[in-house]
Amino acid sequence: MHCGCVSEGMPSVPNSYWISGLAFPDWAYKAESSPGSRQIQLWHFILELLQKEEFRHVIAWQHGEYGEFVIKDPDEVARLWGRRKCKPQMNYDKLSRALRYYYNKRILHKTKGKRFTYKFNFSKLIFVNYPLWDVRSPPPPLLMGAANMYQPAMIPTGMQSEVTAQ
DNA sequence: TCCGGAAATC
DNA sequence: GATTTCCGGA
Repeated sequence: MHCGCVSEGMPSVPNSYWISGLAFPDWAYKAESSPGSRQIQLWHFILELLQKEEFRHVIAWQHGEYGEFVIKDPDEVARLWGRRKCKPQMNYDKLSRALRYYYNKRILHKTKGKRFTYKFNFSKLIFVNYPLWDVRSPPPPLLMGAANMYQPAMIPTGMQSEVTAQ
């Protein structure tokens, strides 16, 4: 007996997701079939839950700061994460430790004062997966919270297959 | 609840 | 390298 957590793949991935009016390019969390073939990373997973309404009672975006989210049900998030990684003993204490390691990596930041509230540092996240972006060029619209200004032209829609234009 | 060191694990 | 596990401390 293992833990029936092998499957649960997400093959069909659109070019971008819209969350609360904000666009999420797929390259921001491409976990599957990546050149390095690594395992799913926690922040990828968090983003996954965040993009599905079915988990709104477990984890959801917060109004106000762009990228800020609240874990409404820590135990459930830990269970889901544990299932994905085949770690039945996972709990929020351990998961949050992993989250804390993101502080130095500048992927995540804690919103002090607010319980179970963290904030993504998308400027970092995007550069991590999209190093081609020039730091000196105008700030990506999706980082500013002005989703309506989202420019599809800036995102290579066929980037999943890596070998495309560019 | 949250933090971060240390060691272990994959 | 990215967690997972354990834990003393604030």
